Amino acid sequence: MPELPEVETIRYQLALRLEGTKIEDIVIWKTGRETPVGREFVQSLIGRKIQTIERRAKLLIWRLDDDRALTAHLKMTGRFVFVNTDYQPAKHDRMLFQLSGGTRLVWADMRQFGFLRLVDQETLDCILDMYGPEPLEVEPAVLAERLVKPGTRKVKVALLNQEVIAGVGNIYADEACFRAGIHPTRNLGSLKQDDRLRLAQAIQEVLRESLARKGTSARQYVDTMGSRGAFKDFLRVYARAKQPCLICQTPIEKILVGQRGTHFCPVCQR
DNA sequence: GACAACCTGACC
DNA sequence: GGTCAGGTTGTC
Repeated sequence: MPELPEVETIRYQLALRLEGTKIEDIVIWKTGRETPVGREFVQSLIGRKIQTIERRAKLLIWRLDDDRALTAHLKMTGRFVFVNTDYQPAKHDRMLFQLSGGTRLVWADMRQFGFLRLVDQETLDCILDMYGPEPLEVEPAVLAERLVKPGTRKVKVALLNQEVIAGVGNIYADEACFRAGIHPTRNLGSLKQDDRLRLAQAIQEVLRESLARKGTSARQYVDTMGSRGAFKDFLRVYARAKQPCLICQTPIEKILVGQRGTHFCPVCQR
C-alpha cells in the first residue's frame, strides 16, 4: 500500500509510543508466508528494548538494544494499529505486540505480501545500501542527477525503482510526472537538465504535501490510529481516469507502464 | 522489458 | 466470471 508519506506517517506515530519501551510479549494469531513467527523469532524479541523507529524508503526499522533490528515492509496492505486491552483479533490480524506501559500494537496484512524480519547490523547495512537517496533529505539537484543514467528507459519506471530514488511508488510517480508536465513513458535520455530538475522538485513537493496530510488512502491504507490519509482529495491524476484534467479539461488517460496502472494528461504532459 | 508470482477482496 | 489494487522479486 504505502509509499513514503504513508510509511513516514506510521514511523512518526510508532516512534511516539514505542521508543524507549520494552517488548513484554508477542501473541501470534496467524502465521504468514513472509512473516517468520517461530518460537525463535518471538524469543529473540521478548525483553528487547526499542531504541528508535526509523524509515528508509518504504522500510520501517525498529532498532533494538541488542544491536539487531526488526524491519517491517508493509507492501500493499500491511498495517500497524494501536489497540486497547480488550481488543479481539480481526480476520487479517497476524500478531500482537505488548509493550511496557500497557501499549498494544497489532500487525495485520490482508494480502500477506508484507513482512517482518529480524536482522543483524551487518545485514541491515546491506539492505539499506541498496536504496537510492531519500527524496526529502537531499537537494533537488541530487535527485535530478539520479535520473541521468538510471539504467532504464521510461521516466515512470525509473521513479518506481527504489535504487534510483527511495520511497516513491505508483501514486506519487504519477502525481510528480503530472506536476512536472512530463509524460510518464518519456524516454529518460530525452530529458533536459531543466526537465530533470523540475521533476525532482515535483517529487519533493508532492511528497511534502501528502506527508502534511498523513498520506493518501486510495483504498485500504490507514495509519496507526486507524485513520485514513487526507491527501486522496488532492490527487490530480491518480485514480482520476476519464475525469477532466484540472488544468486543460482533457480527460485523464490511464495506461499500463511497467505493468502498473499509470494516469496522465495527454495534453499537459509531454 | 515483459510477465508471473506472492494473496485477498472489491468492483464490473 | 474477469480485472484490478499504495510492492517487490525472480524468470525468461
